Parts: sequence; C-alpha cells; structure tokens
Amino acid sequence: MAAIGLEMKFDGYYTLLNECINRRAFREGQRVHAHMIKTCYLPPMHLRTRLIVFYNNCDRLGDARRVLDEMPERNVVSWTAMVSAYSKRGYASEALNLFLQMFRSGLLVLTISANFAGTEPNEFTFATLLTSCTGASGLDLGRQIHSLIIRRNFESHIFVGSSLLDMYAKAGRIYEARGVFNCLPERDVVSCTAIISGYAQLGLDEEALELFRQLQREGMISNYVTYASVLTALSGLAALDLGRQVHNHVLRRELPSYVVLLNSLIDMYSKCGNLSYSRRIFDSMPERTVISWNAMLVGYSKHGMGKEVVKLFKLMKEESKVRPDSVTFLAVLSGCSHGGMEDRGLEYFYEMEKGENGIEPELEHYGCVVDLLGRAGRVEEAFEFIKKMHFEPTAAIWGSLLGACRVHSNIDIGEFVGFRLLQIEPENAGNYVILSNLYASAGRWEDVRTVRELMSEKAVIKEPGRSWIELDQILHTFHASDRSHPRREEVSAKVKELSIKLKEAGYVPDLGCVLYDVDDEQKEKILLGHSEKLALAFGLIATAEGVPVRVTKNLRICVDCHNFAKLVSEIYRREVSLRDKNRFHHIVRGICSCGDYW
DNA sequence: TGGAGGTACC
Repeated sequence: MAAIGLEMKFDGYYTLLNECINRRAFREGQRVHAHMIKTCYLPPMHLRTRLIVFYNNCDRLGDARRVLDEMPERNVVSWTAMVSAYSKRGYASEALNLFLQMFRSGLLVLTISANFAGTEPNEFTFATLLTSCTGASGLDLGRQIHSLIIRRNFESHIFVGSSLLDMYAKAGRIYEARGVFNCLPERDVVSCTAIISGYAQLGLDEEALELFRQLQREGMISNYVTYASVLTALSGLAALDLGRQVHNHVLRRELPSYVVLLNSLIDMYSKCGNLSYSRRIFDSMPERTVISWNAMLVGYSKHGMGKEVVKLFKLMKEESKVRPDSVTFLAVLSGCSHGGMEDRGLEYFYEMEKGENGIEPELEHYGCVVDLLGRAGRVEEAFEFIKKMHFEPTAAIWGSLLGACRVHSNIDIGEFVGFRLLQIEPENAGNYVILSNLYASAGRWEDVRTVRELMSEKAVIKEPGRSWIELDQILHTFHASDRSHPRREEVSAKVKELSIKLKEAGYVPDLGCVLYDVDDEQKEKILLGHSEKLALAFGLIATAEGVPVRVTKNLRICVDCHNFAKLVSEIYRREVSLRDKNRFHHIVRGICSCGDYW
C-alpha cells in the first residue's frame, strides 16, 4: 500500500514539474520542490533529474547544481542535464569541469564495480559538451574530446558529428569540419546547416553558397536557420538578386516570422545596398531583439546616413523595451563618423564615459572616437587621445589615425604613426600604401622610395584585390590586371576609353598609390588594372544606360579608383554604388556620400 | 539529457 502511495506521489510530482518546465513557472515549481522536502519525500533519481532540468530552464543554475550535488546517486542523464545547462548559458569551464568530474567518477566506479554504465558519457553528453569548446583553448579541448568520441565509437552519430564539425569550423579549421561532415553516414538539416554556416562565418561566402546549392540539389529541406546562414554568405557577397531569391523561398515556404531570419534579411538587404527593404522588414517585425536594432543601425551607418542613425537610436531609447548594448554604441559612433556628424558622435562617447548608458566603452569604441576626431580634422587631438587611452593601441587604431593624417596631410604625426604601424603589422601592404600616399602628397619622393624598399624587404603578402558585380544572379569577379573574364577584350578596351575621356575632364592618375619600382607609364598601367576599375567598366558595358552600377570590393578602395569612379559617375551620368571593406560609397554626379573621407 | 542560426571600430 505504501509503495502504491509513493508511486502516486512520484507521478503527481513528475506531471506537475513537467508542466512547470514547459511554462517556465518558477514559483510554482519551487513550491512542488518545497512540498517534497516538507513531506520528507525522497525523490528517486529520475525525479531529481527533472528538478535539475526545471531549475536550469528557469535560469537558476545554482539551485540546479545543488540538486545534482545532493543526489545520492547520479546517472548519465542527470550529469548531462547539468553539463548542458552550463554549455547553453555560456559557462564553458563549468561545463568542462563537471564533465571531468563525471568522467572521473565513471573511472572510479569502473575499478570497484562492473556496473559503470551509470556515468559513462553518451552521445548526448558529447554533443552538448563540444558546444563549450570555444575560445583560445577550445580547439585543444575539442581534439581531446574528439579522441574520446572515436574511442567510444560515437563519431558517426549524427548529433555528435554535427557538434564536432561545428567545433572545428568555429576554430577556423574548415577542412577538418568538412572531413567530419563528409564522413557522416547520414545527414540532416542541422548537420548541413552547420557546415554551410561554418563556411559563411569564416567569410568563405562563395563556398557556403555553392555547398547550399549542392545540398539543395541533393534533397536538403532548408529550415529558417539554413536560410539565415546562407543569407550571411549572400550579405558578404553583396548578391542582391540571389538574396531576393532566398527571400522569395522563405515567403513561399510560409515560415513563421522567426526573429533570427528577419534579422538576417535586414542585414542582407542593407549589405546588398537596398536599405529601404531592410527598413520595411524592420518596421513589419512583430518583435525585435537588440540584434534587429543593431542590424538596422549598422545598415544606416555603412551607408553614411548619420541622421537616420541618430533618429533610429532615439526611437530605440524612447519606444523600445530593448536596451542598447555595446554593439549598438559601435553602430551609433561609427554611424556618426561615416555620416559626418563628428560632434554628435563625440557627445555619445562622452555620455558612455560618464556611465550614463550602463555600457562601458571598450577598445573598439575608442577606435570610433579616433575616427571621429580624425574625420573632423582634429588629428593632434586624436593622437593625444590614443596616448591617454588605458588600452594598448592596436593596428586598427593606428590605421585609423594614419588614414586621417593622409586626408588632412599631417606629415609629422603621419610619419610617426606610419612607422609605428609598420612595426606592429609589417605584413600589411595597405599601411605601406597609405604612408606612401602621404609622402607623395607632400612631394617627398625620396621617402616614397624608402617605403617601397621597406615593403619589398619585408616580403609583404598582400591580400589580392578583388571586385565583383552581380548581374542576373551571376557574380562577375575581377582581380587586378585580370585577363580571365570571357569579355576581357571589351572590358580592357572600355577601361582605355574611360581613361582617355576622364583625362580630358581633368583626371590625373594618382601614382602615389603604386608601390612598385617602375616608370610612370607602367604605374599608370597598374592603376588602370585595379580590380574595381575593371568591374566598373564591365558594369558600364553590361547594363543599360542610366542604370546604377553596383560594385563590391574585398579591400578598401584606393584613392585613385575613388577619383576615377567619381568622374565616371559625372561624365557617364551613372550612379555608382561601391561597397568596400568598410562602407558604401554612393557616388552621384561626381560627389561621394563618404565626403572623400574613408 | 542533445547538434546548426542573426548585429560589431579600422
């Protein structure tokens, strides 16, 4: 009779707890737990595990841990429930420590008892644990766990495999990730999405897109996470037509309005140059997270629309329950800078410094201030600001100041900063180019030569410049002095024609942009071979008159190409929208939205 | 008890 009573008690508690888990009803669940204690009921292992799940579900990791610690015996499910909670909330070292504790307890039991299955990790444990292998030591740990997985024969389990390939991809080891993926005996939408997103997150956008297409051909049914991942790749490629096509798929599939997917769409449209679509999606969202606001703010920022940034930020503070985070402030500060609203940006930064927003300025925010001061021509002040920072200045910070020195022709500071930068980042060719630009603008040709010699001494490997244009869902890519495009003859003839016409209108090639030791004629030839000029020329011949030309470049646009594009927009009456590594340049009738500062 | 996902200075 007593046994039946206990069983009924168990059933009752179990049902009640599950309801509380589903509804995340903390108080109610706590009362259920209290009732067990008050009535001296000793819950069996299974029920205690539900308590762990319940507390974790209500964000009460400490309470959950107490339940685990007080358990007279534990099985793999109770251990794994707690490891999972730590992993999900980002407590990686706690997750790993608990796993080790579990693992050691398993070994201990192994030595004293034949029945050790209770604490032997299973596929659930490994799949969840691998998500905690991030950061600096993540790869080492991940590899060690991988060897445990192989020894226990879990490698081809689909969840373990997905988690494993994701771990490698997040550590930048895409080949190893792909190896795990290729060896999976079966695939599902999660493992496929993990590998696609792995490529996209490493900036291997074309590979991500190609794999997405291949897996679709092979029958993968995408879900909203797959679409979000491929949209990230399309944002990187600025592939508007392809992005629209994915958007249409999403609409046809009638996927519910997942915030994550809508955020990806906002980002994709803005990075593909279509801000009004981004805003339309943003306005139609039933709920927004801080990432939705940030994506929209970043969009306006990259397009140099400072006023819109300020307006939207105000709206966010007034009307939204979402609190700005450190990324919001990065977007707002860089938006003010890109939009030529230096004073406003500085005001925001001082507010941050005073602690008015609850967000401490980080190194990146200081970087924005250097940019703001530099753009405003306050180069000395920017230099003093860097010296007073309580962060060690990074190459990005010095790079920002060097850019300001170039635009405002401040040779003294520029020279100091330039050489400082060459010490920190001797392999970055861009730094030599800007320093050389600076000397060239002052007519210091001897110094231009010194910089050039330094560059050849240090054997700089320059990331090859690459520009592309999307036409009818096809990306046409050009490399510097590229002769590989099927329409290369036409393109090169068009560049020559442009050069002649532009020179008549006053174009003077900026030879300081070339760091090769060749004669001026050769330098001019090199400049005309820059990838963005090839893409621009191709855009002019491949699209109808009057149609805006959209070019995307993997690096920052050079001074000469910027001048060139401005003149093209004026003479050929074409709007040119050029996205470089940092921002958009919207050029209309010879005037660029960047105000010639970038 | 479980695996994938959106924003970020230069």
